[in-house]
Amino acid sequence: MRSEDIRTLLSGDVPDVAREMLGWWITTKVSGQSTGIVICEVEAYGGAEDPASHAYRGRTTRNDSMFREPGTLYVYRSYGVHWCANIVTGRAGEASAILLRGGTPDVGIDTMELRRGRADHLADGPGKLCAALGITGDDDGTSVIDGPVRLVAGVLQEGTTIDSGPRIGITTAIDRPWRFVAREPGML
DNA sequence: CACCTGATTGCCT
DNA sequence: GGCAATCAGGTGA
Repeated sequence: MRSEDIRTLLSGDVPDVAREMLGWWITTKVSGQSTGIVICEVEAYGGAEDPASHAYRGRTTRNDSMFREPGTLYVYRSYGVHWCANIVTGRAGEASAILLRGGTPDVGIDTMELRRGRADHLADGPGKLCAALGITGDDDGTSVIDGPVRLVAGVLQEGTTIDSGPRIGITTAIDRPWRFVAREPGML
């Protein structure tokens, strides 16, 4: 898929884009090491109208990249320890974004095991996903179209279903089923 | 400027 | 399944 098509797709409504993004790849090239995962779990976050969004209370130094053009990477530190990565969607200034919560290790698995210090649970959580891919605050504000962290179009395996439900760790707006998980056939 | 809480993880029981 | 680690942003005085 061409970069322009990806930009166009990212400019849609957050929940729609989030659902569409399942099955796509996130690839990174950090310090010469190439790694990649297939996205299987995401969450959509709105801008000013979403109480659960970091952008709810306006633009700040921390969430600045959320307000930029779709395709911008928004990385923030969670619990003072972990990094979490989001991909900005919608229109510039709208500040809606998709949190990458989990993926299936695909490229450079040995590198990811090294970064994680273990061979299992490499990217089944937002913090783990960033650790495995080598994503840090340095990548905040870069473009997923042509930056060090890239979004590559893909398709879900035949027969894969998509579950949706309330977002994890969120106490407000739990009525929005904006968490999407891809369930491959055979999986529980 | 002090206090509180979290879009989490991993180790312990 | 429970809980500590750890710190920056947000909130309120």
